[in-house]
Amino acid sequence: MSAKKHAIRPATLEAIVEAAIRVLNANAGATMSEIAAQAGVGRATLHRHFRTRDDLISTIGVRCIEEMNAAVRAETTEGQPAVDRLRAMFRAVIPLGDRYNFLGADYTDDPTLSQGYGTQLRWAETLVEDLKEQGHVARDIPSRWVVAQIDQLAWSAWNATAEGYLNADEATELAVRTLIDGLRRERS
Amino acid sequence: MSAKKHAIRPATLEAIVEAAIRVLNANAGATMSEIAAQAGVGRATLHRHFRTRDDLISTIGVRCIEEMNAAVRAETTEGQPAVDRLRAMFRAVIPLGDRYNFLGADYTDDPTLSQGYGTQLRWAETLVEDLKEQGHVARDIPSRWVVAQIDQLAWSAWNATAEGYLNADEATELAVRTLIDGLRRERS
DNA sequence: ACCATTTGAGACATTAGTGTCTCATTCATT
DNA sequence: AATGAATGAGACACTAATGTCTCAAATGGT
Repeated sequence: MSAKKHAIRPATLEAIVEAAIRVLNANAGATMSEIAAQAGVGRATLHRHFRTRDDLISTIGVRCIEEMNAAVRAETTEGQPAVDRLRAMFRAVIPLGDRYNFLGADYTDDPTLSQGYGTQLRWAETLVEDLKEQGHVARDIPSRWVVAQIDQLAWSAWNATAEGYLNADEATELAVRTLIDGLRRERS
Repeated sequence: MSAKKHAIRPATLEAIVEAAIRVLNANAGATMSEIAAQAGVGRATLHRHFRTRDDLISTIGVRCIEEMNAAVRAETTEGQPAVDRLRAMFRAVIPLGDRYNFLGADYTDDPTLSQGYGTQLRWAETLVEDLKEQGHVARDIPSRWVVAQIDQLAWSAWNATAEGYLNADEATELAVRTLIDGLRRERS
């Protein structure tokens, strides 16, 4: 939550948030001073608009989750075949990997944030249900397992592009392929 | 490295190390006081044998990695079919999940520790090579991708048992199955 | 039961980060 | 150009953790 008395200049807000995302992804324990420095902003200004460090972190956490949900929503449509939706989701999420990475570090306590997670989780669950429905995932596999694999594949795919040994399209395809068919079968 | 002048009682050392593993897995930023308290030991004793916090962390990191490599080595043999080796590896690693979890937090700077990682990585690489050789993994898939999937499946499998929706055997089988055949095919 | 040595408890200095405040400066709007 | 508000820089108090030290008490080996 931003503070009460002072307004904030859009440019300043933007600089702070983006710097925070960048810095915290590089180092989860980064200090307010580092963030301020990276944002090209006085440390006092940080505290003017974000009372505490947790305040700042929770704000950018919410922003990242919503950003991600929006990206997925933008690339998929409800009626779409499940596999296409899966593929579109990977494509949407991969380039965001280096932004929402820091969310791994247990900030699940924030209410708005866990709500964002909830949305994400429900989306994944109906996707898995549809994948089963349409014969792409066997019925005997626990849905939680499938959801976990999707999460990790998204991370793997981002990582592979970050390390440069796959491009975004290759990573997307390989993720889908790994989930559905496994790694044994040759691909035409 | 332990200190020079003072010897340490085996029981004390054991209590400290085990407590550190336990506490740091629950909270990566845990404090020396918390660790000492959990170990049932004075904080001064901690510093007597581990000069700094990093010292302690690196010590238990090395211990965990070696423990893990040992567990894998104990369960596998060189001539074994690759899939059996893969399965045995999962079985060996799953129960250790809650011990070496904290290693995710970048402590790769320690030399002994990154050596341990190296051993692990090379082991995985020859496993992947053999999997390809024996027709369980397609040749066109980058080995780094396969290694990444194995890592993440091990973590998933541990997590599934920790959350209680799979037992160790089920998790092992599902991990192997996911990697090789994917999730589409029904299992007899 | 003795004795050497480890340990526990606490005091202490030091460091690093957080959060608050003030005041001069800079910025945007008119 | 003038004015009101946001910003930057720095001082400040406060907290929490680290690492060192000392001494009395517990411990284990002989």
